[in-house]
Amino acid sequence: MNAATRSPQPPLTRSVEDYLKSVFHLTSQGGFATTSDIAEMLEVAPPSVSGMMKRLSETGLIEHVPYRGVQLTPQGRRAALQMIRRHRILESYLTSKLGYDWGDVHVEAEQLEHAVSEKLIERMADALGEPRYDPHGAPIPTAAGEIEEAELVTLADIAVGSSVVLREVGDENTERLHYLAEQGLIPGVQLTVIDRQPFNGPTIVRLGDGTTRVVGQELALLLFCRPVDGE
Amino acid sequence: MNAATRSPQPPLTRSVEDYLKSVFHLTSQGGFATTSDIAEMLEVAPPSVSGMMKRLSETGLIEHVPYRGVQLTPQGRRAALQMIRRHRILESYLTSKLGYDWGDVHVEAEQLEHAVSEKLIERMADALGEPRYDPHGAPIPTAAGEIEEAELVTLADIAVGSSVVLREVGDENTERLHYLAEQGLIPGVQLTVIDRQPFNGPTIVRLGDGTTRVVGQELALLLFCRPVDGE
DNA sequence: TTTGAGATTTAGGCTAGCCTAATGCCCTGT
DNA sequence: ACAGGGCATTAGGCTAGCCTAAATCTCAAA
Repeated sequence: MNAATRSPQPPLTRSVEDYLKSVFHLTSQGGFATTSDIAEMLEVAPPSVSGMMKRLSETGLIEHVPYRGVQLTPQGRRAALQMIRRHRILESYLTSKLGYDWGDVHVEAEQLEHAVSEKLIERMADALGEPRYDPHGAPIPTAAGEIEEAELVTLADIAVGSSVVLREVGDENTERLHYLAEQGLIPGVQLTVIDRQPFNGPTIVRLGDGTTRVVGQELALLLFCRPVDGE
Repeated sequence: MNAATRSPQPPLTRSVEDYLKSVFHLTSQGGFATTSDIAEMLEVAPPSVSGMMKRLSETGLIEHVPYRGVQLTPQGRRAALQMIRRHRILESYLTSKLGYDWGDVHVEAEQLEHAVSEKLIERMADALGEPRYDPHGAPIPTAAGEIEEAELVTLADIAVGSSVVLREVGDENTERLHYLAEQGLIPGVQLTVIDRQPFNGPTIVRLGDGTTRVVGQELALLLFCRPVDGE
């Protein structure tokens, strides 16, 4: 009997929870999460990642292919989704019930997600009416560990002339989020791409109210859209 | 320049926060907190406490008199009161806003108090209307670090025939708290001591509604009362 | 096919915080 | 006055998680 099949599991540490989340995000498009990508995301040195990957594969949370990278096992994925649910419910609660600005919730949720009980998260979810999306438009995994996989395209990829709905802002930076909110670029808003400058230049969009915005390439890559008609 | 005067302070660890809280509680009647009392309260071995006391006195949070015990410095007291404010605001919020039972809040708050920001605590306090007491009747320190020092007497010390108001339940045990709530023994209730059995036997009290309760010595020591007339 | 840049892993070391075992101090009771 | 019990401290060791430096692997380009 190896470590992966031993039971019951000890509770995960804060550090392990963070590694699992990183691997989840880095593998969301399929493939492997590399050591250096994880290191960069968590702001640790690459050897720290190698060491942790060793421990996590011994406990059966990830699959490690040496020199290639890692993927989550079903068990690791479950744990990661639980953390993401916690994070997004917390962000939603802080925004709806405690007057937090959507730019400030990420940092606070990042700390709280390691300390809250399942019970507390479910009470918050209940108080909010079981929200399906967080304040940035990201889907909230269910308590059962299912997450919506939507096909979203970044604003930078939308053809000139197309109309789309902004569904998700894939950013965590407080200042950028404040700026986007000022500009009215928040989930749910309808956009028409009326022009785009060449050489990865900015995209010019018209909002529902007829006003226009100039969105730089870097920001446009963080704005995920869906066709205006689809569900 | 020694460590105590160096600035700025690094953030306190979870462990340090717990030690400071313990010392605060153990010295609330004055005097020193002993190594073994702290060890028992935190469920660690006495040498772990000695080691931590060494570190904490180097950072100027406590005053350590070898073989005697420790006391908080003004700086340590400030940090301890901040943790107690966090804990009690959290307990109040969970009870008022998320439907927690007063027996269950302690465990949850114990985890959260290390993860919440000042900002979040103040938003919760604001949402609650700046409460002065937690669900168990314990006074909540102000954001400025002041705490009410009330002269309370345990029910076991109240003379037969006296009427008192139950002000605080000094317990954290879930089951005992559930039991007390069932019995109607919650802060604010008025009690008249109508009898007491000899040899540290139970106290018999009459509640406002005329019903009576038999309160064992052990529980009576946890029920803090004030005279019925005073503010 | 070989080579070398870049990524990864291994080696070795550090700190915080915990432990047990051994030692030292204090103080009371004889 | 001092012996001994009980508490506190020191000594020494462990793990998790981080680090830097050194060794190793991979793969693309020459």
